[in-house]
Amino acid sequence: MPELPEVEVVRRGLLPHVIGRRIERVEILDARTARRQAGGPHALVADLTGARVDALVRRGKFLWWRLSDPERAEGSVGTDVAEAGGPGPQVALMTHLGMSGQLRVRSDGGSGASTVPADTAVSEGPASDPRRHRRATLHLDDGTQIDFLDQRLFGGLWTSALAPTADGHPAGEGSPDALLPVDAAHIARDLLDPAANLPAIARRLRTRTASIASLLLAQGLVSGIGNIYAAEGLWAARAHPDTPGAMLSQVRAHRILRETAAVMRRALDVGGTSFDALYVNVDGRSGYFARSLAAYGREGEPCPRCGRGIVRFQRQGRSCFVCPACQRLSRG
DNA sequence: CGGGCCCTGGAT
DNA sequence: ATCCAGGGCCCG
Repeated sequence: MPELPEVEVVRRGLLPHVIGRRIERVEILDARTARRQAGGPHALVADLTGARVDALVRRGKFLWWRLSDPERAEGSVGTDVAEAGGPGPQVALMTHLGMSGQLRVRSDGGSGASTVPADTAVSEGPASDPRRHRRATLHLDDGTQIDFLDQRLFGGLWTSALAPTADGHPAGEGSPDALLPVDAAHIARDLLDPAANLPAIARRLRTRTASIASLLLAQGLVSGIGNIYAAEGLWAARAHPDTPGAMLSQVRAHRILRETAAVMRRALDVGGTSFDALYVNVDGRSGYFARSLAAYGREGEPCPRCGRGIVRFQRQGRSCFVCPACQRLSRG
C-alpha cells in the first residue's frame, strides 16, 4: 500500500506535469472523495478552479499541492516567492492515497489512453484500466488531466489553510518555505526529512508504554511508516513488534529508526513497493521493491537471515510478520 | 491507547 | 455468503 516511498514516487512523477500549471476545471465523481472538505465537493471545486500549482510537498504519506491565485498575484511573476505579506490566506490541496489511491497523469481528451507508450504499460489488473475507480479529475490549462483513482475510498482530496511550522524548518519534501497545512500539523516529520532528529524521536519512543509497532504506525512521533515498512524496519533491526517503547535502549530505538529509513531509501531507489498491483506510479506502472521484502507477506517462507520460517500474527486488526529467531521480545 | 469504523473487491 | 486487507480518525 502507498507508504512514504510510494507517495514520494508519485510526488516526483507528478512534478513536471503540474508545476506552474493552472487548474481550469475540476470533476468530483464521488462525493465521498471530498469527505474531509469543509463545505463539501462544491467548496473543493471552488477552491481549486483557477488556482496555479506552485509546489508539491510531501510529509509522511500526506501529499499537498501549494496553490496560488494568479488573479490576485498579478504583476509579480518570477519574484513573488518571498513577497512580504502575500496575497491573503493561502490554501493547499491535500491529497491522501489511503489504502488504494492513485494519482495518474493523462494528456489526451479522455479516450483513456495513457501518456505512457503502450509497450511500457502494465499487463493486467485493476491498475491497467485508467478509468476504473476514477473519483475525481483535475483538468490543467495545458490539457493535462490528473485522475484520482481510489478503489476503497479511504483516500481523499480537500483543501487546508497554511500555518507556520513549529520548528521553522521547511514543512516537508519539496516545500518552498516553512508553511504547513493545518490538517497536517499533527503529522510528525518523517524519517527521510532532513529536519527530522532521529535521536530525539528515539528518546520520545522510549517514554511510551505502547508497543514499538503501534508507535511506528501512529504518525504522531514519526510519520510515513505503514504496515509494510514497519514490518521490514523491525525485521532489519531484529526487534519484536510487541516490544514496549519504554523497554528499548536509546541505541536500539535509534537503530530501529535508522534501519526503517534505510529500507525506505532502498524502496525509493527502485520505484516503491507493489505486491498486489494496486499501487502504481503516475504512469500506471508499479515499483520493484516487492521482491526485496524480507518479512512482510512472507508467512512460512524462510527468514533471509537465518532460514527460520516467518511467522504471522494479528495485532490491533493488522498482520505482523516476524522471524521468531531473529526478533525476540527479550532482546529489549 | 485500544478498538471500531469507513470502504470495495478478490479470495474462499 | 463471508472474510480479509488496512490508513487514519473518532470514540470511550
